[in-house]
Amino acid sequence: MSDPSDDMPKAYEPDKSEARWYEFWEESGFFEASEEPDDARATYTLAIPPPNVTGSLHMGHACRTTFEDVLCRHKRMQGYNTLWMPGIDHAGIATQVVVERQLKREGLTRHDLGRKAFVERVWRWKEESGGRILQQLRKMGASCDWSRTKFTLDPDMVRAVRESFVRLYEEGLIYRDTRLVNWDVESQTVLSDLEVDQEEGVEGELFDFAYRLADGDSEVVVSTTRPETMLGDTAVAIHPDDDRYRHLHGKYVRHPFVDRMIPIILDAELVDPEFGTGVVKVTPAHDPNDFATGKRHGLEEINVLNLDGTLNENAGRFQGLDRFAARDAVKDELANLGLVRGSKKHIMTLPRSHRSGTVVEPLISTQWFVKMRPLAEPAIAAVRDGRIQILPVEWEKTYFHWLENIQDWCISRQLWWGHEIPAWYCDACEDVTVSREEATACQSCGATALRQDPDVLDTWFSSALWPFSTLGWPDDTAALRRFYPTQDMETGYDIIFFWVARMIMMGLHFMGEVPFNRVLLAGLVTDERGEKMSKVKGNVIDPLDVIHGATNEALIDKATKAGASKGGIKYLQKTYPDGFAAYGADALRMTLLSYSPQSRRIALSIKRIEGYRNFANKLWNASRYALMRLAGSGAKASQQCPRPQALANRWVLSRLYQALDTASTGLDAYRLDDASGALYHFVWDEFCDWYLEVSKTALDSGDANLVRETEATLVHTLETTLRALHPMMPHITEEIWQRVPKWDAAPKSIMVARFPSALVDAKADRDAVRDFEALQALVRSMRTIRAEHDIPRSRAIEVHWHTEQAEIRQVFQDERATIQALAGCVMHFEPDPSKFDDPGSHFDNAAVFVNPGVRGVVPSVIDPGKERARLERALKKLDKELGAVEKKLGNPNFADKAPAEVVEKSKRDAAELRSKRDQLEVALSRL
RNA sequence: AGGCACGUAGCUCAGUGGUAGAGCACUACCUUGACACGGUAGGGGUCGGCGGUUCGAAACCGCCCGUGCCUACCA
Repeated sequence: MSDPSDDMPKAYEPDKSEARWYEFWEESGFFEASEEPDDARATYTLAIPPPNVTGSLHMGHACRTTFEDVLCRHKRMQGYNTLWMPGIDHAGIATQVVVERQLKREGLTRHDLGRKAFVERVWRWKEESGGRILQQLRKMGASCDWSRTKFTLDPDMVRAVRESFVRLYEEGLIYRDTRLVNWDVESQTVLSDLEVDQEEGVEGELFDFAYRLADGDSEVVVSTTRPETMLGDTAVAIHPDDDRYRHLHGKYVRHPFVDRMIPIILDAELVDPEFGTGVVKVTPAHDPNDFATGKRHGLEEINVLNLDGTLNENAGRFQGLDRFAARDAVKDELANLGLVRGSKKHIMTLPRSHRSGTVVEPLISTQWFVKMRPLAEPAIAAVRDGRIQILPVEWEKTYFHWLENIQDWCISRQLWWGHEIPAWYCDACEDVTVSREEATACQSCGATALRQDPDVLDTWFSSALWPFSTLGWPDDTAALRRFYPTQDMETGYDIIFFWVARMIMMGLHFMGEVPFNRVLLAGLVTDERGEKMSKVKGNVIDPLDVIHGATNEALIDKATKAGASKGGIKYLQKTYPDGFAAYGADALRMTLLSYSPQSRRIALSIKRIEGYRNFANKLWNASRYALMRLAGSGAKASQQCPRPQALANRWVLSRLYQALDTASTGLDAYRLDDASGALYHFVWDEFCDWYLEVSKTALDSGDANLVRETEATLVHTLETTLRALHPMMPHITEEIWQRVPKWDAAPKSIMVARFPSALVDAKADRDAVRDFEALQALVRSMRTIRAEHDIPRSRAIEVHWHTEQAEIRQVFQDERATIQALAGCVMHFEPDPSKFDDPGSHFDNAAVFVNPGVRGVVPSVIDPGKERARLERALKKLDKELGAVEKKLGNPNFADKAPAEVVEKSKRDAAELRSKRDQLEVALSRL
């Protein structure tokens, strides 16, 4: 008998097999979707959330990749023409910042290079490192159709962006306007509202100062958190009904620093008379509410800020100061003039740039906007009427709330890296020409002296087109017809507005059809304490370290280079003193899958990864055993479910049925935790713990029929389980599956084999389950008695048992050899049940057990003290259960109102528990 | 300020009306011819609090306490 374990080491080594099989799949073309005209298979399409070109693999990517790969591999195995569309995002600001940082190290700025050279430099960097993230996704096992990989700045993507821009412009949905925008003084670009994070609970100062009236000595006191903005004040507002200030109506105050008379205006909308002094300084150019007030009253808008955050010529003597220095300077000057009227602590929220982190300044600027309302309405409808399903459904409310209150989207950015805006300005007539092609003449006056708009588009503008631009839009391509709409959109909930909602709007607008049918939103990966992973905290877990292993020294070294704090390093030392073993991609995948998709955070624990590494090893060794026993037997997997006679074989097929059924339901409903859990427990708790143990007795029985059907069941169950697990653990299942003896003309790879179905590949058998459970209960009882009485394994125990149930009696007699092997006992059927009523007289020092329908004793081995303790513990537990059931049955309304089957079951349970209890009490009293 | 979650074993989390679950950790025993990355048997929870609905609540409703997140505003 050849031994396949020769080439199967005792422990599974993921590092040795994962890369090999990945290459095999990729070279075999298994990832590629088909565009053959005569391929009539239904399609399944999922577009990847394109990672940033700057990115390197983090746990968020690992999580996305795992979930998406499971969905795609499952559908592919079910026979769908599956397209997992990959790509990379150019990531405007993020990328520009990275390259600028490189330049800084060389002592240069982008302005030293000039725009053309700078953009060329970014491209060069992209070519060098842009593929890295995709290589890393491969380490996770991602089955993307790499032949179609897109970059959001590819020429065809540029074309799609221009086409959509021009169309929206022509439809009046893109327009140019001058309004108050969010300005990032560090990146020196405008930001959309979504790119501004509100930092809550910041301790600031509410500063009071006085404006003197132009005529006379009296004053009004105003409050501000940004004193420097007073340089741009063009009004002071009071409430029209505020009697305290009635004498100020129509008056003016004099600005202390700049030569300006400032009107006192009446505004009921801006002013809350209860707040502060009831007088508000109005800075239309630097505050959203003041801007609106200014529009109502026709106030002058005086911008006091340069684009870099310093003060401009309108700031008078403060010109040139940085905004924060100017704040102090203004306060000092006001103090010198004796105008300070107080200051107090003030908790406020501070708007910060999502990217640069700097405090955002509102200022007036001319930008391009997308009119969102007309686009939002169809997007709301698509979710309301179920054309798009959002899971978990709680997110629908968030989605509706945002879309119903949506503001226009500022899409221009003052960056160099990104999609150019296809708009040209005429020097002669100042009109704008928007065009698909490079404009050569002004559309109004025909002049040829044109300047292209220097700005680029928000990176999310091209992302919004992703589901169809990647398939060839605006051309009517075969791919677009075949693969649009896509089916699932899987991503993190943090980009539901940035990306998901905008894709829905653009998909509906340009394709007339939803871009996908389901939105699957996953939680964010945190460390095991639930804290956000951050380089400073040192709690970033690199997926590649988990896959390939890393020593504690290596982890610390990496964290130090990434700028971890002392506390972060200490945390690393304490939490992972031994570093990580090479757990492998499959273990990491299985771990990520085991978290509920409902949860908002995935608190990743290395211990949990270790648990699934152990599971991989369990599967490996179970297979090693099975293959060893099958070698030379001639048995092979056949894709036909065997029809065995023996109890254990029927039982395992029935449990397989249950596991496959749960797995399929979970996969379809996007409960990947349920799906992976069902297979995990089937493999470990049932296949390994029971079936393999029983199979040893069967295969050694010498009974040719039993041996043959056990081999057939064993190989079938193993092979089917591998196929079911493949979407979740692709590498190890392939590694084992390749070794399993199989039917002729089996596929070259498990990844193109058929996904198993409960109905086809298994067989539910209630009788087998019932009978085997009785067997399990008996074996467990024997084991408990053994453990409680410290009976060594080497010593067989005698069991005297009785049952009134003919089937169980038959089972125990048929399975005598199995039970004796599993429990280490010798079985004796006791025909006279009355003997059990008086155990002491018939069986010396007997331990008693009572199972459903079965009772018995193990005599002559028992320490009465331990037996008493055991029985008392069992009784205590029983009493608790019985108490609950009796309380329920004792309720007079229960029988009337509860469903009959529930009442029946409770009665049966109570009877069973009572009888069990009685027998244990008798046993206890006889000790 | 509003909205949305969450609070279950030491830790991380499942569990949508019928006798409280998993992984890890813990205790005892076992190097048994697949596996010590293992096996067997155990211990551990008044399901945040208080009320309500119900024959029956961890689950449904209300209030409170605590924790996160989101949106808006903040002179």
